[in-house]
Amino acid sequence: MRVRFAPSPTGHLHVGSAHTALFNWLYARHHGGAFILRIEDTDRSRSTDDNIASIIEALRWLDIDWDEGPPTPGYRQTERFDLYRAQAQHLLAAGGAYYCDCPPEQLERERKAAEARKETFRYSGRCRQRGLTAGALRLRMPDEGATVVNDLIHGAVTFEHRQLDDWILVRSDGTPTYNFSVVVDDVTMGITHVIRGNDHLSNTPKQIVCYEALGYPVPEFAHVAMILGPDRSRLSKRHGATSIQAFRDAGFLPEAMVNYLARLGWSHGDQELFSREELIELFDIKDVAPSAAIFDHSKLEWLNQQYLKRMDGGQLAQLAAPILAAAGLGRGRDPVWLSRVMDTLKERARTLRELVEVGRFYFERPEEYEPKAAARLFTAEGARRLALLIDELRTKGDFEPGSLEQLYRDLASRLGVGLVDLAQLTRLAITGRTASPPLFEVLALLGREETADRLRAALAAIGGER
RNA sequence: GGCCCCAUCGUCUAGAGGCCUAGGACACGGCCCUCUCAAGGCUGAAACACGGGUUCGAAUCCCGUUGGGGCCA
Repeated sequence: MRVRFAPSPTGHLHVGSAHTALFNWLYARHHGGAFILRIEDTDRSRSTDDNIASIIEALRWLDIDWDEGPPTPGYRQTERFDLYRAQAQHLLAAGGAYYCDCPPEQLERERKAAEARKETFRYSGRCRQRGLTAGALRLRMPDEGATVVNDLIHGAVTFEHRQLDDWILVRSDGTPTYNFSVVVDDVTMGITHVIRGNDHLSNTPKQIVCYEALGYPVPEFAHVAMILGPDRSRLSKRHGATSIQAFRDAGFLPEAMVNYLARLGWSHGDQELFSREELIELFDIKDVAPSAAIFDHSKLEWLNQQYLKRMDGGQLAQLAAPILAAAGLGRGRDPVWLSRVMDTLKERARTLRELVEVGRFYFERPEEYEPKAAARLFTAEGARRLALLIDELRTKGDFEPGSLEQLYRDLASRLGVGLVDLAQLTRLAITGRTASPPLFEVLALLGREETADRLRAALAAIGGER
C-alpha cells in the first residue's frame, strides 16, 4: 500500500496538517507501506520555497520520514504539468471531457438564478455536443444515479449525481484545477489509500468519477476529522500558535507533540502515553473517530511534562541549550553540573521554556525579592537568622544536600523554630522566590561561595531597607 | 442557500443492545506526602443534545429536530 501527504506550501506546517501527515505515516509504517511527500504548489502566488523548506524542517523535527518525495525531482506539482496535460488530452480523446467557452458572466447569472430557486447550481452542459477545440476543459459527469464514497472512517457516503455538475479540469489558461491535479498525481504515484482532512470529503465523488473516466482503480479513502479551536471553529491563527515550529520554539518535545496529535481522534483503550514504536504497532484506521476534536493546550502541556520528567538531565541540558543561550544563560557551564541542575527542574516545568524560567536563579543572582515574602521574612529576626546561617555555612559540613539538611535541622531546633522558617528565609535570599527545587540540592549545586555571597547580599538588602 | 460530515463530563476519549450505579486522562476542588513549589498517591464534582420509534431491554440500531463543522460559490 502507498499513502501520501500533500501539503500546500502557503505557510508553515499547521498542526492540522501535521495531524493528517502523522496518520498517513503511522498507517504506512504499521502496514509496511510507502509514505510519499508531495508538494502541492500549483498556487504559485502563495507557494514559496521558504515554506517548502519550513514544512520539511517541521516533518523532520517530528521525525516523520518519507520514502519518496523532495528533494528527489518530480514531487512538486509545478514539475508535473506535462502529466496533467497528457491526462487531459487522454480524457478529451476518449470523450470523457469536452471544451466549454461559456462566458463567466453567463455562468454567474445562472448560478444566481439557481440560488434564487433554492437549488444547487449545476452547469447546464450546453457545450457538451459543440465539439469545441479550446476553452476550459470540463469532465462529463453522469446526470443520474449516485456515487458512493466508501470511506474507511465514515462508511458509505452517497452523493446524488444531480447535485454534481460537469466540473472544470483545466482552466482556459491551461492550468489544472485542484481536484484534477490531485487525481492525476494520486493515479500516477500509485496511491492506494487517500487519508486526508474531512474538508475534502465533498470533493471525493467528483474525483471518483474522474478516476473512472481515466480508467484507473479508485483508491481507498479515509477522511480524518478536523482539529478545531476552543470556539469550535477550524483551528487557525486567531486561536494562537498553530504551526509546528511555534510549538517547538515554545519548548515542546517532538515526542509529546506526536503523542498528543495521535490521541486526537484516535485512542487505544485507556492508554495516554505511547512511544513511537507503540503507535506504529497499535495504530489503525478503524480506531479513528469520525468527529472533530478541539485542540487542548493544557493536555499537550501535561503530556510534554510527562516526557520531560522521563528524560535524563544530560539530554535536557542539550535540548534546553538554545533557549538558555537565547536568554544569555549557562555559557561555559560544566555539563555534569548542568545535567544535575536539569534533574532538579524537570518535574517543575511543562515546557523547556518554562524549565529555563524556573531555573533562572541557578545562573544569575536574584535581582529582586518577592515583595510579600520579603515583608514577611526579611525582618530584624530574619537578619539575625541569616547572619547565623552565613556563619554556620562558612565552615561546617561538606556542602552536600544531606549534611546541609542536618545543619539546618540542628540550627532550627536550637533556635526553637521550624525547618520551614529557615528554609523559606534562605530560599528567598538565594532565589528571590518562595518556590524552588529542594533547597539543599539548590545550595549544593550553587556551592559554598555562591551561597554565602547571596546570603550576604540578602542581609545587606535587609539592612538597606531599614 | 444547496449538498456532505459530526454529536458521551468544560476538553481528549472508552463504550460496537444487557458487563453502565456510563470507565480513563487533562483541567478544576479536597486530603495525604513535604523545607517551598512541583511530582506522586488517594479522593470529589462533572456527560450519553432533544423528541419519536425498534426491542423484553438502547449511550449503543432507525427517523426527525436542534446545534456545530465543512464543501460549492
